[in-house]
Order: sequence, then C-alpha cells, then structure tokens
Amino acid sequence: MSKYYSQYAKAYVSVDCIVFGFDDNKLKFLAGRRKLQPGYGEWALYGGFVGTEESVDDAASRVLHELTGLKDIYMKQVGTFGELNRSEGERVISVAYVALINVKDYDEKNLLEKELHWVSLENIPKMFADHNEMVNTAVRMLRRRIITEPISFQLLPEYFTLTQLQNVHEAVLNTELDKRNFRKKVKHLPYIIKTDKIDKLTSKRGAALYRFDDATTID
Amino acid sequence: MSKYYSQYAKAYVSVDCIVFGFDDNKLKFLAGRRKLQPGYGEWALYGGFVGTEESVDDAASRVLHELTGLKDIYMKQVGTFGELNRSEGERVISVAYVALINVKDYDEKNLLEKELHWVSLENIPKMFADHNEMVNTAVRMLRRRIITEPISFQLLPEYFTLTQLQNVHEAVLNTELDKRNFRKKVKHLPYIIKTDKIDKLTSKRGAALYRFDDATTID
DNA sequence: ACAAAAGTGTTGCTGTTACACCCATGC
DNA sequence: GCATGGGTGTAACAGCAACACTTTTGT
Repeated sequence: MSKYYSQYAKAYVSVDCIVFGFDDNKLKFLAGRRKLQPGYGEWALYGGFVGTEESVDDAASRVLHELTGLKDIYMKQVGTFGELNRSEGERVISVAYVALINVKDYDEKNLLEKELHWVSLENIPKMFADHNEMVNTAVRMLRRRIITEPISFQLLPEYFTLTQLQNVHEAVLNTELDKRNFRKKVKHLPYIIKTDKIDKLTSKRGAALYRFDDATTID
Repeated sequence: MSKYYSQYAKAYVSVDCIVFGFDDNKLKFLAGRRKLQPGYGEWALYGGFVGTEESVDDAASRVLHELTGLKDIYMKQVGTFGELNRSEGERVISVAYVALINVKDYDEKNLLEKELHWVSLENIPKMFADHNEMVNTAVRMLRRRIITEPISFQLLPEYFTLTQLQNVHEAVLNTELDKRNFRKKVKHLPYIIKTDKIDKLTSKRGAALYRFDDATTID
C-alpha cells in the first residue's frame, strides 16, 4: 500500500445517529449521556467511529444495530459536520444519520443498559458539541421527506390505523390535519393498503388496519 | 492536547466540488484531468484535502476559490462518500459540494492553467472513483432545489431576461416549459424583479432585464 | 344512554396546464 | 418586408382546503 497523500493530515471520522420514534403521539429521538471524554456525562446522540474495514454507511448501520438491536431499518445521511471546535482535543469529523424505527420493536432493555432516553422534540436538552444542530437538521429533513416520500409508516408497526398514521404526520409536521382530507389523500396512495384486519384496542367501534406495500414503491 | 480517541484509526478527509454553469443553453460542470496518484490522468472533479486549521465547509470554500477565483458563491453539501474502495492506497473520505456560478464570471484562463473543461451533462465521461455518483447526486439535488428554492439566477449574470431564466430551468430539469406559464409563475415570485434595463443583444426587439432581489428571500 | 373514536362527501378556491397570435426591430 | 425573438390571456382541469354529522360498540 503506497501512501500517496502522506503530506496531509488525517482526522477521526465518526457517525452520529438520530433515531426517531413515535410514542405517546409525539415524535421522539434517542439520546443518552456521553460515556467518553470529551463531554463525559453531557446529553448526546449515540455514535461511533468509522472502522478501517467498513464504509461510512456501513459504520452507521453497525452503530444503529448496536443502538437498537434492529437491522435493515430506514436510514439516510443527514450531513457532515466538520467544524474545528466541535470536539476538543482531536479533530473529529462526524457524519450524521437519521433513522426511523417503530418504538415497539425497540427493546426497552437497551434504554437501561445504555442509559438512553426517548427525548421529545419539545424538550430537547442542550447537547454535546453540535448535536443539537444535527437534530435540527434531521427534523427539517424529515419534515420535507414525509410529504414527498413514503416513509411515515416506518415509525409505525406493520399494521396500523389511519388515525395512527395521521398522528405520525401531525407529530412530525407539528400541525393539525383534517381527518377527511387526510384519509382522502391516503386512499390515492398506492403503497398504503387496507387489510381486513381490525384493531379493537384503541376504540370501541374498531378501526381498519392498513399496511405498507413495498412492491408499489418502485418508481 | 489530549488524545481521547487514540485507539481509533484516522482517515484523510477531502472535499470535491461539482461546479455547475450554464452555457450554450446547456447545464455544464467543471472537470479536469487528475494530477495526483491514484487515478492520475483520469477525468475527475476538482477537490482538495481538508486542512488541520479549517472546517470542512471552509475547505470547500477555499477549494472553490482556487478553482473559480470567485468568493461567496452558492454552495451546498451534497453528501459524504466513504466507501472503502473509493481510492486505492489510503483511506480517503470525501465530502461533495455543489456550487452554482455564472460562467461569465469565470476566468477562462483557469481552464487552461488547470486543464479544466466545462462538461455537458449529456456527455459525462467515466470519472475517477465515485465522482460520477457525486455528479449524479448533485444533479438530482439541483433538480429538486430549483423548483423549491430561489437558486436558478445563481447560474446567470446579475441582469437576465426571462427567456434566459427559462432556458436555465429547462436545461436543469431537462424538459421543455411553456413560455406563458413560466412567465406567469415568475411574475408571482417576489424575488425576481423587473428592471427598466433592456437587453438588445439577443433579440432585435429587445428584452426586459430582470434581477434577483436578496431582500425578499428572507422567509 | 352515553362516551369515544371511526368513518364518510360536497363545495369553493387555487394553482396548473394547454394552447396561438401580435409586437417591435434589425437587417 | 421578413425573419427573429419578445410578449401576452383564457378556459378546462386537478388538487387542496374548509366544513359536520352518522356509525359502532364497550361501559
């Protein structure tokens, strides 16, 4: 292996994950107390360093798996944060990733073991370094995407009611939506499929359960 | 300076620039022949390494200035490319940036000195490493942005005709647009201002010149 | 019986598309 | 006078927003 670039400086490259979940009709994300210096004990996103034998995207997948126990979850690059002062001591450049999960799939044991919390968007604490900025960018990205791309169901279980789906949209967009208009729009979406299952838990009358259809998303 | 993370590996971090210009009614970008190993002589985007005393965004600004001689040009992060095999020899992670310039502001001397070319989107050569992917991502981003954000004028001189503006949109979106509908829409945009100047160069009758108004973009 | 959530249509408005001709000027 | 690009309006249409009541059933 020749060293073509040896006259330049290297930097640590890390990934930080904004994992969104939908719970209690609120959009929340996972954050914990930092276990490393610098910033030990501060609120922070869960992250990790990019290893020598993995791509940056693979590192994000790995870290997301460590964090959630889940595989193949929705994940997108948010952006790269490379200010000089973002981490004292050593130069660290961080690539932020957003992920969407169904909180029911998340093993609560992880919260205790890793001392993580679901943080509601209304109560975001001051976080380590530029992590607040990462979260803000991720939220903006999610808001843009949820109206143009089929991703909202990623925050729900396999089978969901239209009311739940609407609640997700309302929580993400931080607005109220008209029930009839919302349902009308959903009817035209090819990838939201009505099933013959009925949910009897959340209402006395019972609500039809829908599911997402992967097959119709190839466009 | 303590070394908190010393057990992890570092990587070279570079920036690569996709500089778009509009010329001959076509959308083009700057590319040249690579001057470094690996990949010497291959078609490549212009790039550079992130220095120890600059942020990643600052590095992109600096590289864009080297490349174009221009300051304060429109610039956005496209994404970070961190596959293992993207550059042989050493691990290099690259952050791609897109920039928009008015080709008339570009000093043609640079083309010769740096052996650069304006490459039309229709004739993109096979490029070094993942640079083709970077360009594709940048084009997709530009197409999305041009319909939602006031950026098209960045590709034009300070004063421009509506026909020129329409040509920019057509070149970026790779579609034909209806002249009357286009002009109707532009009339409603608060940041495109009609001036009393008239362009007599491109038509016998003369066309009204418009300009972009920064003040009305604060929303 | 009543509380609680599910479900359902219509109307007006707004923005988008499709479409064809006259205007001013340089040559 | 004619070729060249500049400039303009209208009608159909689609998508979006506003709006209130009935249904089902567990308690």
